Amino acid sequence: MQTTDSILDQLSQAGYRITQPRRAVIGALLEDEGHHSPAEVHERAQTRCPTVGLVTVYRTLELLADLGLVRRIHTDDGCHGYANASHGHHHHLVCRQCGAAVEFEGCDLAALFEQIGRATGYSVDEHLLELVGLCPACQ
Amino acid sequence: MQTTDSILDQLSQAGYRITQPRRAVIGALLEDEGHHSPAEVHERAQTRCPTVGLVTVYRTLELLADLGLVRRIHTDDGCHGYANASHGHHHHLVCRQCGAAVEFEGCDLAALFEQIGRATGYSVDEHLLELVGLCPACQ
DNA sequence: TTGTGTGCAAAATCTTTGCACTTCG
DNA sequence: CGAAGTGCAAAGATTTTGCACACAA
Repeated sequence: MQTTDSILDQLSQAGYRITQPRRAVIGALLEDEGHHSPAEVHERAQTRCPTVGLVTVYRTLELLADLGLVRRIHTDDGCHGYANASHGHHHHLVCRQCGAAVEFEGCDLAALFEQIGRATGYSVDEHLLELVGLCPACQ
Repeated sequence: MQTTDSILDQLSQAGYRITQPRRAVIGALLEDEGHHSPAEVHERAQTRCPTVGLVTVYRTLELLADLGLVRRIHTDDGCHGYANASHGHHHHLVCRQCGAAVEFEGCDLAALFEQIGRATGYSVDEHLLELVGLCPACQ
């Protein structure tokens, strides 16, 4: 699990400045395990930094996602969502009903990918795995 | 591999009408294995039915996706894409460079999902797996 | 102090909706 | 013929860009 501070550290070490709006966006994302649209993140971030603009939320989310500090999530409805990303390589399991997202590792897919690479001639270097289901509360 | 006719059959059996615009959209999607934005599908469809509107492309793609006759694809850049869906359960392997997509089965993930379900308490009923890499031509 | 980062407003996209006309069945 | 489907235009929603000002470092 990442903390706001660890993310800020990494931001700083990558040469970016620590600002109030960035703190607010990161804080908003870490509030829960769910995934949220830029608009939702904006709304939450405003409780921490009332003057933050939606534009800055977009720019910050893009930056964080590019640095791998935050995860982009894709769902069939309303595409762009973001969620906090723990260390290492994880995948998301999203509740179809309430949107709660948890991460899991278990990713022993390397062997599968290698096999697929051989079969298709592609060199596989990224993957996106997302599970959808019902969380315990919604069942 | 699906054919235009088999998709039209299924559309018809689901109670929908077979129209020129729908033929055009389906034909455009089956042209190759790639995934395309609604705008691209529209452009291609126009070579088959010059009067087809973008709006109809949106409506048709949504319909086809809902019926499972076509597959929605999500990528980090430009989210909404569609590709033809073969029978059964497949996943996509997309070329980062040229966008060529191939499908693969190999999906022996059921066991993994079951294990994850037990671990998290979620009931997993859908999954999205997408690989990204370089196709042989782009390597 | 200096240049990165921000907010605002506006532009550019992308997607959906209302409505009269077409066309499949 | 009747209802589903279509195209157009317009509305909505979402995302990006330009630019002057603010504020970390």
